[in-house]
Order: sequence, then structure tokens, then C-alpha cells
Amino acid sequence: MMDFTTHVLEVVRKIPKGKVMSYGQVAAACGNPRAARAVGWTLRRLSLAEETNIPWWRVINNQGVISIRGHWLPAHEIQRDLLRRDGVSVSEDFTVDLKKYRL
DNA sequence: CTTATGACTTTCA
DNA sequence: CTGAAAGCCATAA
Repeated sequence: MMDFTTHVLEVVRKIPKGKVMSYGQVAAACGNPRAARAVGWTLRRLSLAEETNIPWWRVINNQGVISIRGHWLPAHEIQRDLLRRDGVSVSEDFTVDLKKYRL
């Protein structure tokens, strides 16, 4: 049994290209559908750790919107570009069609 | 062990 | 539709 953090990293790393996953979805994959906040906490730690090996940009909230509040860098802009690079259409409001891209 | 925080989610107005 | 509040989980101090 992996730790919650490790499990989250594994799940996020397994996200297929052209698809997006919500924090709640990732948390559910870890066995705790309510631990979405914990997922965000862990991923935030990753960005700071420079461990960009993980497609954290494919992880968004259940609304299909990039809720990053930009504390250290304009992640929302970078994330939109990365998602577009993956073939995901992102609106100007940083909204993604979960109906199509939600895994 | 207790308190505080956070890239969330859901429900009510 | 938009806005605010409460709830739940994990990590850090």
C-alpha cells in the first residue's frame, strides 16, 4: 500500500495524453473521493520540487476550470498552453470540456 | 496530539 | 447563472 502522496503521483503520471482528470477523480482513484484537497496539496508540493515529470497540468477541478490562484507563477497560462499541446481545447476562461476530455 | 492551511467539492441563496 | 458557506482529507508545524 503506497502512501497517499505517492499514489497520487502515480495516478497523475498515468493520465493519458489528451485527457484531463479532476482532483476528486484522482482522490477517488486513491480510495478517498473526499481527499481532493489533499491531492492539490501534494501536487503543489511537486511543482515546488521541480518534479515536472508529472503532468500536473492535466489535473483540474471538477468544474473543468483551472482554479490555480497564481501564487508563484502564472500557472494557468502555462497550463492552458500545455493542455492545448495535448490536443485539449481550453476556453479563454481556462475552462475545459469535461464532457469530452474527462477520463 | 492539536491547530492551521490548501491547485477541492457540494449545496444553498 | 453567480456568489458564499460548510464539509472532508492529508500534510506541516
